[in-house]
Amino acid sequence: MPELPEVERARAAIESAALGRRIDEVDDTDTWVCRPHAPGEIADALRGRELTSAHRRGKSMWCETSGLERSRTPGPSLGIHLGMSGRMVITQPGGQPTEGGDRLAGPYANALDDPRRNPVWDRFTLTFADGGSLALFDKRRLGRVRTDPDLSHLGPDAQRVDRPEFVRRLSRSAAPVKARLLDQSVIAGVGNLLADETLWQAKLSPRRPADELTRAELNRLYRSLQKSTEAAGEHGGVHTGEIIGFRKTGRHCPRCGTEMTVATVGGRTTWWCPQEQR
DNA sequence: AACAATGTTCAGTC
DNA sequence: GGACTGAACATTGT
Repeated sequence: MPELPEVERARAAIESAALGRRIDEVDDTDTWVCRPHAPGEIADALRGRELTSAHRRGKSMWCETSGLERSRTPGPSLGIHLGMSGRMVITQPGGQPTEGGDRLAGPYANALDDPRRNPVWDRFTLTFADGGSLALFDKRRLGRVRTDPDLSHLGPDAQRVDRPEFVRRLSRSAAPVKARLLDQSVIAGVGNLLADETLWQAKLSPRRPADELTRAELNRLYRSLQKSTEAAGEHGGVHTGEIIGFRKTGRHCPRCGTEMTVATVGGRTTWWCPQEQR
């Protein structure tokens, strides 16, 4: 589920509901999600501190932490990646649900509302001194939590990169344009659904070699990326994109009526309109 | 039961 | 080094 817009919502939820609360207990016993940490390592590093800020670059988040007691020296940063199915679940003192939170479109906009929510899917939990908590809720366990994450391999954030930089980086290789959009070291934050939505909006074939795109096409792609990312953020997730519901056999392009094509591009299942996307 | 899945990473190959 | 494929990761949903 999470691509840039969902991760930004999760970051904003942490910022508005989890900062400044003292960390009492930490459940870091899922050694897969917390690799390469040993159980208790993250707990020992964070106990007694507070989250002081929440940041995001692409799909990666990290929080800065306070020093212990009166110490000026800050603690380690806490890196959180939602993987393919992760959500943030933040509760208030006494375990009350957080209003707003990482609210998404769909029946269970707040993960806490999901009647099938099972505590075993909380893969990492901070318990605050006030009785509330912050948890990584992740059925598939592809999310990841660690301290002081290395983000040096990430390109600039897709929503903050300026047009000249975007054009320069994207067109630097002959790989299919969709593969370039998905490459987190080129631009960070675009996932499979957002890439298909963006290419459809820009009327570009996902297979086009990136270095053969004209200046006008690259500009169009940049505008489409900004537009679809912003729309997904406002509407509650990338699955609210205009073309996302048409990722099925037998569906037709809502603009021109041509049957949608499916193939693997850039290693991912890709749907596009063969008529309009050239 | 088989297969695909919104993400990342690594090994192997050309 | 770059690009591509396939697999792996762990689990759920169809």
